[in-house]
Amino acid sequence: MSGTTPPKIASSPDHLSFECVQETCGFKGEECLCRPMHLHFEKAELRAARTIELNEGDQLAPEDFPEPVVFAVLNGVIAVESHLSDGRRSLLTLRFPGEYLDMNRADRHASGEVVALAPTSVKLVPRNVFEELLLLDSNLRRIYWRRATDIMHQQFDHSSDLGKKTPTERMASFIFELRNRMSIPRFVEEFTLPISRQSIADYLGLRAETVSRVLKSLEKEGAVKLIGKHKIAVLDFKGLRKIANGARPRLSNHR
Amino acid sequence: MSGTTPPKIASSPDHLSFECVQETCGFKGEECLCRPMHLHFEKAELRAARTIELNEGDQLAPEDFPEPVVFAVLNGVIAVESHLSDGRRSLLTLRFPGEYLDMNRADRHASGEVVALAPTSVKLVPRNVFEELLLLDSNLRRIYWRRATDIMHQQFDHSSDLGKKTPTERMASFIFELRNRMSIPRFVEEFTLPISRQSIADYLGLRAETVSRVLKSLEKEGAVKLIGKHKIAVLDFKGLRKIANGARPRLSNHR
DNA sequence: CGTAAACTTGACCTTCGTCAACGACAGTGG
DNA sequence: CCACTGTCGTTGACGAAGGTCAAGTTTACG
Repeated sequence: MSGTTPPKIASSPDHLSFECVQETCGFKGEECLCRPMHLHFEKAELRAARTIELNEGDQLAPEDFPEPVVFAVLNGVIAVESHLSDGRRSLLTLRFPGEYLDMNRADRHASGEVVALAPTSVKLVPRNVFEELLLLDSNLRRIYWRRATDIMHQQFDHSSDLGKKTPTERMASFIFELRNRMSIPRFVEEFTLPISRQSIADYLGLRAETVSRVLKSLEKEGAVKLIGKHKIAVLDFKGLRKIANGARPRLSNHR
Repeated sequence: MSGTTPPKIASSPDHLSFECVQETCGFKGEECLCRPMHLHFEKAELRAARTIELNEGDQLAPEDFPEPVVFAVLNGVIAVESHLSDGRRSLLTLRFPGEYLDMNRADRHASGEVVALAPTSVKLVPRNVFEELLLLDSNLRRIYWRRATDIMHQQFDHSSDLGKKTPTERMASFIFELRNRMSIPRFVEEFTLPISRQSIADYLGLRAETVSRVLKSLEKEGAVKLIGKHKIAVLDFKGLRKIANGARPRLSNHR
């Protein structure tokens, strides 16, 4: 691990706990990858899967692992982070509990490092085990394909956010993305913003100051309510959805 | 097809031509997906694969096909296009010859339509055939995995472009992306810009006017040379690479 | 309670989007 | 062959929006 504090191995090699942590990994019912994986626990290779605990800012560099691994997020948030040569930071993609991240590239030249944006536990599954399981279990495979295309479409949506949306629209989209991916039920208004303003900014292609201002402007027009610094409640779903879809209210409308 | 002109079916059902068109599909050697696919031509299902010809602007809507298909680009360019509610257009991802695009989502709610950005031929491979072949052939599978992660990393890079790069930097990145994906050899300076200024703009999150100005500014500082409207030559690779990686020259530096 | 880090607020200024006009070029029809 | 037309690309002038910088305020945590 090339992070500041080396993350500690939490579970021993033969301690298997790939099933959902705390009853849910973030997926609903049959969409959970953990359940079908669970059926394969007897496989010796899966015993190599380890859980590591990360603090905010800890990095996971692929080179740090003897064999290629797939990261499965149990709780917390990880991101792929990249820096331009003058230091500008971007968060290219996020992964929430129940999601996996495969950073292994043939040419070993990845487009960024993996970093924890909050206290996080990550399961490391050797990549060849992952692939083998996919070959053996058609149900697992079906679920995997679905997840993979979903992730791709998420990236598409994110590109749309970054390419053509105003800061306010990006924030509105992000709120829905968060709620979906953290499985917040529709009738629950209030939820936790799991990452810092700076991280939100780096993910949305904005500055932290702009995130601040945009949140305030959304609050002023009654779409959301900020509760402390890390909680937010959606008051007007329809309105916020309209904004997210491009109903063009720019920041200055509400300064 | 929901495009203006309905694309015409070019090859008859039992005419099989999934091998590389004109000796190469854009991949080099073993990276080509077509070669291993070729071994499976006897499979009855593959005979269902059809080639269609598209004009610039033609659309391919998933609903138009009786069964889910994967698009394989033989030549030309296709893109996933999305529109915000007020009409702003984005191109979320591009596919060049030799690349494939899988737009099939479980929930059938895709993030955009597929559209041709130039005269294009596309092979339609039924998705279940595609998956079956992957199960049968480990070599094909290896190559497919590699391509899939490459595409993902391409999306990451693109997010980095959109999120934190200046217009000049985006254009520089785009030039390298084009050259890589169209397999232009390093020593070849001149190549064709296969899509319109407007499409470049919509892909890079800019306006067509800005694309124009940026290209001119890159020409002024000697990084590239514009030859007619649809050709460009890279004169200073190192310099252009530096710009693409974030050496921050903004547009106004060279107005 | 005290300190550092995270977040907010305000004032300013650069950049690129906007709008409008113009130029280049291809296709069309007489 | 040329005038006509429409599309695409270029150029210029201008201003809104968000980045930038600096100073405050709040929060988290020991």
